[in-house]
Amino acid sequence: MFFVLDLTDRPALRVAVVECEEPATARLPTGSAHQTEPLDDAARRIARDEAGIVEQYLEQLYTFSHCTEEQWYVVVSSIALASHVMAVSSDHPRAQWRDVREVVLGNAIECQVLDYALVRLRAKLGYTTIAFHLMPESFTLSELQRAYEAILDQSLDKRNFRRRMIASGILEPTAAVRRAGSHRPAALYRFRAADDRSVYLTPG
Amino acid sequence: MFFVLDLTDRPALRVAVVECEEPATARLPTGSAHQTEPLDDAARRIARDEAGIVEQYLEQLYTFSHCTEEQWYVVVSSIALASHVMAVSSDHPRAQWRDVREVVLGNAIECQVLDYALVRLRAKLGYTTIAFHLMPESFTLSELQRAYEAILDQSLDKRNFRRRMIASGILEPTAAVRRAGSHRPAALYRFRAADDRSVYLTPG
DNA sequence: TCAAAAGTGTTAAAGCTACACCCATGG
DNA sequence: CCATGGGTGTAGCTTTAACACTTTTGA
Repeated sequence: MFFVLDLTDRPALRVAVVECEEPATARLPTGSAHQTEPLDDAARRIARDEAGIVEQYLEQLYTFSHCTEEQWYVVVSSIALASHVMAVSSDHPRAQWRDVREVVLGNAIECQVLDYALVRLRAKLGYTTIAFHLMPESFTLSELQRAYEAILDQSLDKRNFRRRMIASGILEPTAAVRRAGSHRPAALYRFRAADDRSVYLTPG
Repeated sequence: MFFVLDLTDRPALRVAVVECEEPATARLPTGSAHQTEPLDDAARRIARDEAGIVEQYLEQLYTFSHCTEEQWYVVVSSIALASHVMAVSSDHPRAQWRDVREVVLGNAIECQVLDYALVRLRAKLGYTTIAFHLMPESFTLSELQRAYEAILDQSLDKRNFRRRMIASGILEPTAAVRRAGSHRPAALYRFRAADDRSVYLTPG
């Protein structure tokens, strides 16, 4: 089991779901690992085939066991993160993007996975650089702030946010600016990938 | 896969290992889940049978996949925590307790599991109440501080430590004191279990 | 010239770190 | 009476939270 988060310009945290016909509920995209395939390769492959995202950030979430009449499964859940532009640039055969605040999942384990993923993602915003994996190559500080606000579902103080980001030293100023409407252009920044601290509290 | 941490009076963080005969290395206790058995039931059962600990704190750690010639495995690792007194009170048929700073594991994945478990346990000391699962029913503040110091492998300031613990509100004073030698008796505290925040960042 | 988003400092409160002495007891 | 571990307060520093106005641009 596995699912995906994404961030658009009118910012909302979106999750890739497969719509079910009858009850108006959704399921998370899933797939099976092949024999001999490492689990994270499987997760990457499923992310690509089900949701059309490539080169994304991937993090294992939790492992459940689950029993039906016929069989006993081990279900390994992961988070994948991608920026909007990367996700929509490729085909995504089955999955559709839904605002995470509106999606209704039909299955109890999947609800748990989604809730837990949000808890973890929100927590990691505070002490890692994980948010950058939701951003495009370059971005303005306002865009970054809107990303944080969409994930946390709360608004942040502009001055404090900018001060913290600059102070953290993970932003690299770009020469370029973005002109977007009849107002002052915004400075563009890049993520200093060498300083990535997303993987704190992950083995390897 | 699965392993155990424990805290003795001459405080050291100890881990249950199975000694190997020939190369002087150790392995973590392991076992297989039965078909239809939930994963955390399996972990609890293995903790009991291999290391002799019961009623312990259990937390899932990470899931690996692993390939031998014959077969492809999914390996789910967990942490179990127990206080010294609980662990030694029952029989522990196979496993032996080794200081975590001295143990040498023969297997690469197991080294990863141990390292990651330490990272996670140390991190969780800071923002959860997880340490209490390593303590006996009642304990003095000095004992609790020695537990923290053994886990973090660094010494802490006595006054600051006591202030933080008291301020956090998770300690309940006991009427009793502990007399232990020719010095002032120490106040005994109990863990206010209703305020347990160990499970932050765990689903369920 | 107006609307719209970018950008910029200060102050007060809380929390953290470092640090040294007196207290109660048993032998 | 002495050795041992238990118990206590403060001052400086850092971090965080709250708060409003000026700048630059395109239409």
